[in-house]
Amino acid sequence: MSRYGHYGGLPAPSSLMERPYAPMPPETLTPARILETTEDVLRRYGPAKATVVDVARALGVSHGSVYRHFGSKAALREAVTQRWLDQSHTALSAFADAEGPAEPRLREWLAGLFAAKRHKAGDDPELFATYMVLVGENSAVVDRHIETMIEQLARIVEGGVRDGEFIAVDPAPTARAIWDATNRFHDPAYAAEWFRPGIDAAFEAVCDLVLRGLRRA
Amino acid sequence: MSRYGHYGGLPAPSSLMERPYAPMPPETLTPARILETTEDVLRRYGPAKATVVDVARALGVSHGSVYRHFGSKAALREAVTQRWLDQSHTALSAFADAEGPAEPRLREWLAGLFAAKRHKAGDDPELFATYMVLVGENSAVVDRHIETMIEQLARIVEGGVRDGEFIAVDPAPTARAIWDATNRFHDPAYAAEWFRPGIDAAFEAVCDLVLRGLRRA
DNA sequence: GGACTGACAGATATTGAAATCTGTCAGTCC
DNA sequence: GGACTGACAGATTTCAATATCTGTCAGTCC
Repeated sequence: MSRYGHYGGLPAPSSLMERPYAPMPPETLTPARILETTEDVLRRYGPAKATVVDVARALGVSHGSVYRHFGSKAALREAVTQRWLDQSHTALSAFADAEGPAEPRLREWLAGLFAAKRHKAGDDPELFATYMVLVGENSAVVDRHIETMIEQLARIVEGGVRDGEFIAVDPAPTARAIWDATNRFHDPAYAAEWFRPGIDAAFEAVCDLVLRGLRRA
Repeated sequence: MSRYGHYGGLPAPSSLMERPYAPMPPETLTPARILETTEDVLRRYGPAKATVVDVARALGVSHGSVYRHFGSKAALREAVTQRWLDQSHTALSAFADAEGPAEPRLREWLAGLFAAKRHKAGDDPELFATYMVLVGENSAVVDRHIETMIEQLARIVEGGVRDGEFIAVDPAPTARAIWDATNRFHDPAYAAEWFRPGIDAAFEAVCDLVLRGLRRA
């Protein structure tokens, strides 16, 4: 039943400090392992049914042990949300920090974000729905994530302004305006629309409008 | 208890056809009167509790009589939604059909839409929440409403292109792009953000970006 | 005869008792 | 002595019985 449970007759590890950077044996309870198992439980049971007791059971420990690492169920779910959002950052920062002209970089960043979100939503709709719930529960984490995304945008805009490719705008508020204007193509609440015919044309149209507003004539 | 109920000893009207365009006496059951009462019941009990029986009770008739005019509860709610959305059209079409340069008209149309929505949300949050639920139930009605709004936008854009004020764009898809880009400022799902500090600056920034993308350099 | 009623079947919502879960902590076990 | 357990109180969820609602229609009443 459990993917990690019943570590049955195995002896508990005695000295873990011999090789400080070696991977922890699966018998050691760490935040990372709890997080992984929580994702697993969430995936299986869904956000409504997944309980701390389920996570503990899957790990083969008592739920009291889980509370030793995460102060509350909310904190545990928040950490899972954080983890998931962090993945999104990394992939896109490549575009933000690349060399070359700003316009295609901005286009690719926006298209990359849209494509990534759409894949997440399409490849495993159930898991996506689960994360939609978590995201709804953790607006503070999400707000921070959004700020990071807008900072990436601002870096691209700043580059474009510096190179004279874009008109002289204030990068930070402009980045926010770009984020807001493309809202429909990254807010998961609109995921259902991302699979309608004509969505790519609509995305292109908004991108064109935004980029025309930025380009030095 | 009921605002309309107990029309007690009054005799039923005998001949209604004498003056065809006279206002119906309140004792006559008409779709319009049912709609009004339904709005009232919705306002009082909220979308979850308001029932067809409640509406009938408020009208002082049996619920069977309500079903004579509206085939189902869903149809009744849909009609209420339609009615509400129709009000939004009318106010803004003034901007869409006005004379003068397109840029300020477009700006005022967008600002007018945002202001109207924000007032609806702020003046009576409970009623707004009620209509949010109705709107969620009636996506077909909402989709039609959105098409009408985009048509109004397209008329402004077309005027701007004709007068050489805007660059030569295809009005219909451009209007849709403008609608999409300003999404955050008209989709009621974001109502909570409309009262955060800085929202007006964010709105202006998106408007500026969009209008710069339209203006002939 | 056409507007309206009210009883009805099936669907949906409410309720309260029982089960489960969250979060704590004194105590156990290396 | 620090990681872990398991019993516990209070909060939350589940489940099944009960009540209410939706939609229909034969029948009533001007």
